[in-house]
Amino acid sequence: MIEKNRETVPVCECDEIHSDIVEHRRESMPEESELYDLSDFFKILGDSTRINILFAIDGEPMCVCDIARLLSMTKSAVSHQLKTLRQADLVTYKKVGKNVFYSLADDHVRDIIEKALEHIKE
Amino acid sequence: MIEKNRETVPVCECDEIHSDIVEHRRESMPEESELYDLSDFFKILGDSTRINILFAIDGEPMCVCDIARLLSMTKSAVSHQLKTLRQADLVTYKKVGKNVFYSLADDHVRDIIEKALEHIKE
DNA sequence: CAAACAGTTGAACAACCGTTCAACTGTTTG
DNA sequence: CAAACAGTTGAACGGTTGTTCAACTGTTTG
Repeated sequence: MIEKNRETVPVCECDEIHSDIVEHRRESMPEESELYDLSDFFKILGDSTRINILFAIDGEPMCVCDIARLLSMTKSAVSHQLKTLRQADLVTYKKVGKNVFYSLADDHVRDIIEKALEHIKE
Repeated sequence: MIEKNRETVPVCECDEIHSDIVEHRRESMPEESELYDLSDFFKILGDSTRINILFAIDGEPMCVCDIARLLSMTKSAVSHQLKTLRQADLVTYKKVGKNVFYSLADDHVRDIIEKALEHIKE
């Protein structure tokens, strides 16, 4: 999920032809940590199982067992992905007896997914 | 980039406890192909190099050599990622002599990235 | 035309990641 | 309390993917 080897810095072997543009751009680039947070966030959404889960629990909370049944997956696989979504604060959960009901953490994610859907449909 | 083994359908071994909810949810789920397109789209953005490139060429077009220098990478690595971005229609390019200048394909992507940035900053 | 340079490409390698499997925790219920 | 069941977890396997390397194309220029 999270990229490693972020410290490796290979060197471009080519001549710098537009050094003014490069330096100007370098100043207006976002913080490195911000870029990693951003790509880490998209990485979470970049898996069809997790997107599927997010749609499943959108609106109505669902327990792990039902999600697994809905998506034709094992409880284990679903639980692993829910852990990832939990750690990214994209879902919350509530324990009710033997069951654990998951729901979307907030509306922010729904907005982003909706915008992306618009983009795809062009 | 694109997930394979999409035909494998493992079976949930647990008892279905809320079959009414599951069936109701199943009807309101998006098309399978739509979900794959969506996760494929996010997968493209889920890499720090590619996000970096998109920020680099945002506003002002840049040639491969300058991008490589800006991001401290080899031309080859950058070119490979630009190919991915090109295939996803996220960037366009214009050849000028020996150089190839890349720019963002449209404003849609910028919007999505901006919304995601808001979400991360909470 | 030959040298130089920007960029692309395919193969190969290593790292990453999602699923499976088996074992486990914790709650409910007979 | 023991059986049954929902859910979690860690290890392991296999597929995926980003970077490197070397070879290549195509354009410019002396």
